Amino acid sequence: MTRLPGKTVERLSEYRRTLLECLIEKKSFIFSHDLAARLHITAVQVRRDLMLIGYSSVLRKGYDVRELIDTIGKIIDSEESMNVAVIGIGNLGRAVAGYFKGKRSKLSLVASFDNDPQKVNKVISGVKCYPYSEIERVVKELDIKIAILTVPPDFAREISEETVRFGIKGILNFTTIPLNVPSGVHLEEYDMITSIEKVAYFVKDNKI
Amino acid sequence: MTRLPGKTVERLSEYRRTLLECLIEKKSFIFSHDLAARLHITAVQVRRDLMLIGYSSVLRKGYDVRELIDTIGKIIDSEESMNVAVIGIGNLGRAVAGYFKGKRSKLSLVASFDNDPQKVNKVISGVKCYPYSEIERVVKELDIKIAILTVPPDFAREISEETVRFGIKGILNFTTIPLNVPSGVHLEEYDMITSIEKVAYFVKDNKI
DNA sequence: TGAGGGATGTTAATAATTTAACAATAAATC
DNA sequence: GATTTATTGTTAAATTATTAACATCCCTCA
Repeated sequence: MTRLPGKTVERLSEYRRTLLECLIEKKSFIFSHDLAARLHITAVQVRRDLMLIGYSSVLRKGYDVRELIDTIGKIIDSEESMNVAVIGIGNLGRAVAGYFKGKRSKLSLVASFDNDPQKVNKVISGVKCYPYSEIERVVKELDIKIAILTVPPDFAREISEETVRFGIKGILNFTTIPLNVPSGVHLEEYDMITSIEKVAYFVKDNKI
Repeated sequence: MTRLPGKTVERLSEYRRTLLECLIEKKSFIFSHDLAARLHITAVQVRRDLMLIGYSSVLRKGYDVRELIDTIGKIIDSEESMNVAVIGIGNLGRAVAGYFKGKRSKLSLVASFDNDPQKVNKVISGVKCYPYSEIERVVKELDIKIAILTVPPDFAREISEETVRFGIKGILNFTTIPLNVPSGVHLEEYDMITSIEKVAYFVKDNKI
């Protein structure tokens, strides 16, 4: 499978979650326009994305929900479970950790890190919290591949460099500090403040 | 000023924050390539964005940091302060609220909402928490224009419709439920799970 | 059995975004 | 003072992403 556009990967993730809801509704087949409507995108978009992953519908019945879930899984999931750590277990860190709780998927949250003595060596949001000094040992021993960075801005750069040195292959950076990582490591950044200011821009003077 | 591309607006927000750091460093002028490097983008990108907002450098000295901060402010900020509410004051809501604390900007967090009796009518992360039943009154009385949605998924649709009915003009949706809003209301959505799964996709088989 | 319809897969067109190219400018250097 | 150098603003090109167009399929119903 050739490398998919990032935007398509994002939508595949959303398709899968929508399809899982369909399963709950006992819906076995779904048309492109129905799936599209649930996500507020166009049916063409859906069909084009599914074309890219080579999935075909059952004619006149739409897409087989269960089969499509599996197909998307084969594309975006790793074979084996991939281990994730949340670094910085403040409000945002706990929120992120919460998303993993009770979900069984190919992504397992296996550790968190923080230096707050109130948190260290306790189980928080379902996962043990280690001090930053143990990042090297824990990342290596637990074979952690992805780090979600929710630390205060001042630590962001240092911690990201460390984790990369210890074998992390993907970082999701929620701090306001832009990071850079060596090639071979995937970096995804999200900045809430930017999003908020963007909304404000479009609201002001009703630029819509 | 004609409507700017969304991506440019996002970067303007980032430029401004980077420039504020420059001020702290007592840096009065900055070259496009320096600003670009700090954000890990290209100098052309910076120059093009600034062209769009019609800001010119002082020749051979680069951009006047303070002046550019003001210029960006004039573009992306509203004249008067704009009021914001966080709806759902769980971990994520508190994290978002935290970003506003102590910052003086044209965006003011003036209320939060939640139904948890432990939270209602208390001040949390610097802002009073009201029960959902008071959304109408509070949104109108405090003239709240932007809602940041951090409620559990089941409430998302209902609450978003309410807030719009009561006068909200912009929504930043952090729930996993895709919303739709009438035209005239700006919607910005961010889905953490999608980001995490995207990182995992690019990490697996090292698709980088 | 064949015409009509509804949905798909795919190619082509359009739109949005980023990157490149380069002339213009003035400070620095000789 | 001429020449080199560094940086900008802007137009043009390339890339990426979305939307439209349409032939195709086969089910339905006459």
